[in-house]
Amino acid sequence: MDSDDDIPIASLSAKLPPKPPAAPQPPKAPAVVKQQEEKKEKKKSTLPSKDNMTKEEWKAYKKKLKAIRDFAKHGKVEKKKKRSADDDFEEKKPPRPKKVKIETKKGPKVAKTLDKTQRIANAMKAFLWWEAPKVPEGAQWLTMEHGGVYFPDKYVPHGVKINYNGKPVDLTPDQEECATFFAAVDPNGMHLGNPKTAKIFIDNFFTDFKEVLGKGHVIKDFAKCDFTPITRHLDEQKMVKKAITDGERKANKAAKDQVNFRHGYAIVDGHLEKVGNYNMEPPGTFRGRGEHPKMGKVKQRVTPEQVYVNFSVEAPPPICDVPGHAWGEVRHDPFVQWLGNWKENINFQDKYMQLAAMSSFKGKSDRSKYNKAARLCGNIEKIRSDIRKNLKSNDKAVRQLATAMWVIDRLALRVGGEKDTDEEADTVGCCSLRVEHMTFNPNNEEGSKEIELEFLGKDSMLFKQTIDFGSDLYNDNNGMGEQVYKNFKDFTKGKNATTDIFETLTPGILNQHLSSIMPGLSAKVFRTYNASITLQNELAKKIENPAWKSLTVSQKVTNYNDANRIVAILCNHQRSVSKAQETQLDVMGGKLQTLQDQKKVLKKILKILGDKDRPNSIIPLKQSEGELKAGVDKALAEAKKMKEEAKTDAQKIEATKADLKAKEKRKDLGNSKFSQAHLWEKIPTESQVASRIKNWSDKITKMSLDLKNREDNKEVSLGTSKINYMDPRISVAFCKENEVPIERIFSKTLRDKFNWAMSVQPTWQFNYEIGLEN
DNA sequence: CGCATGACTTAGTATTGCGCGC
DNA sequence: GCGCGCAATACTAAGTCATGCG
Repeated sequence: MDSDDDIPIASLSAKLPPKPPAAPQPPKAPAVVKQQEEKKEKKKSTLPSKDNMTKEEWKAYKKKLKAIRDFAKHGKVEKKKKRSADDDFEEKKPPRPKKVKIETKKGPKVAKTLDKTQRIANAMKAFLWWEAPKVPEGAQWLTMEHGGVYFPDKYVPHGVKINYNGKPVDLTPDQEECATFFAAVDPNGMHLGNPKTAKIFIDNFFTDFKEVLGKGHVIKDFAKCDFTPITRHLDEQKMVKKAITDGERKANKAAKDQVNFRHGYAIVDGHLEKVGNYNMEPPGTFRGRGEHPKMGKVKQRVTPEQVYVNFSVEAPPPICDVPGHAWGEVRHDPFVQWLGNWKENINFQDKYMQLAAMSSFKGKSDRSKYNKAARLCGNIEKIRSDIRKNLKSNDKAVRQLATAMWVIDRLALRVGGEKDTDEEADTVGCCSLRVEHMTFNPNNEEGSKEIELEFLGKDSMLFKQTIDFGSDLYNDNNGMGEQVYKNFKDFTKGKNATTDIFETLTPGILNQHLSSIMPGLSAKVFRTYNASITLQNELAKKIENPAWKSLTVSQKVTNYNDANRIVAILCNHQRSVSKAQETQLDVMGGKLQTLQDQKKVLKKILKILGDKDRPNSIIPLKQSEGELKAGVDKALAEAKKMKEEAKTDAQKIEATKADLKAKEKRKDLGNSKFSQAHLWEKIPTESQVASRIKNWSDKITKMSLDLKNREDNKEVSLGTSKINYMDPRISVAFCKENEVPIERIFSKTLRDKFNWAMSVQPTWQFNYEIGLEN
């Protein structure tokens, strides 16, 4: 390709981003790291090619590919004229009407001019993949074209030195970059803020840092290193960034848009699709969760040579825009979804560049995930009776299998594969549960059938629940809770604390058994099924309430969120409470108290007014805030002026600091205002006071309700179940049935992600029949 | 035939930017 | 119209699971 004009994808970008010209394509990888070579050798053998296949296999493979291409040429897709990006976006083609007249009740209205991003979004919306013909079995695409990975800019040294033993140390750019990685880590964050993880983090970082420093470097002891000069510099840069002018902000946005036009979209089978992650992960420190043994290790910069790109043979290859570099390898594999792939240097795992959640690839698999879960509706009784039977089996392996299935079904645990604790954090799921994770009879009660389950699950999230296996919840409808309890007693008897409870069981065995009951069934489907069916049942309960019809939209949304919360708790979806949120809650609590105190004062005032014997002069009046207000206004104006006039970084920093100070003052003023908001400047009348008391009562009710809601919600994350577990069609049907705008439930991204679910009927139900679709 | 691996889903946290109250 | 606080989005780590290889 000599010019952009040959490349449809490039037509999305008027001009290339400010990057030097591209390296010639297609390339042959120059020097590659050892590990990369190894991978390549391996990959080659798995890549379909004449060399690694028998004649028959190669023929079969070619036939398959030909079938796919034939489908592309003669299938229904091609009956209409093939649409390309050019049709929609080439500016030189028929000029797109910039302004659209829309008839409204109020008369003709001129709609806003659509920008390029919006026009592209509209074009993508026009393609309904769920109504388009299906791609041949197994293939993900017929043709695919995209812009490849976008790499972060080369490191620019800032020249700030770290101190060693109190003295500044000269560093090479590489060394300085590495030091800057560490300086950028929040000292109070989840890694350095915890003494236990801080040690792991620092040890790992310093080992890698010493490697970068080289042998015989003066820096030998981490304790003598002082990274604060760089930290300060980074903080200052943040302040400089804050003092940005509107013009600069606009320019930054434009540059970002350019990159997005070039890398943010792919053309799959003639349709525009959004790319999920086109930005290469920048280098830095590895932020493993929990007590990950590798946290703090330096994550290296990835070069284009380490990246494989995947696109169709006939498409123009993506341009690698890092000067002097080229893609490691080019592939044309229509059986996978990924656009790019590379290996990271911490755990040597593969990372992928893929399409976004709203794409057809993701939509299709998402829909079939929910349909599979729906099919479980018709099989769940069969499965549960299978569990019931096997819980009492004489064969221990069978009994363990059934017990594990019970746990996965009823407690919504993950399957839990084996993990190497030298390489990863020690987290568990069902199959990897150990004796130490169970405490029998935690409350020391006679005849108790309680077990406390306490362990770290995915992302080192704490699962801590006391399960009463003797309760109705687990025994009604033949729930078998007591039998499960007996089995656990048996499986743990005489075992060491660190041994597996299910020693005969692996995820492989479990999943094999599940798929023999229902094709495609695996452990994770239970989480999807239980989340969806729980949402549906909880919503049905809410609607049964006789007062339901009279509720406002907001109240209905609150009810939906309550149902959502039950699902989130079932799946143990948590979030950490940040310090800012914690203080926010404290502040709210304080405000509530103030309001209550003020109400008391108001009542006293009312009494005084009604009491002829007491002089009205003892009624407290509002103090003037004029002086304070003037001070705040002056400080704000000065900071603004400084910001406007700032030329150098130092001045910008000063301006930002002044601005922060002024805002602090304003906050004080606000607090002062709040503290006497209940008072008047003159002696009030009785009716004035009475109405203000009512007003304050309302405020107090509202605020305490709000506070309670926040407290209930602060550690539960509703988003994860909404995004991954609850069938969106349940929510869409709920909204339609109850006249709740879908925007109140799903954000824009979620509406896009679940575009395939938006057209269901209000009466839609999550059940077995639905699952048969696909 | 078991286990490593490739590909894809699920997850919490960090950062961004927008709607709402002043 | 302005700025704050939160919701939405961006990011990337950490799972699951089928497969295919030795």
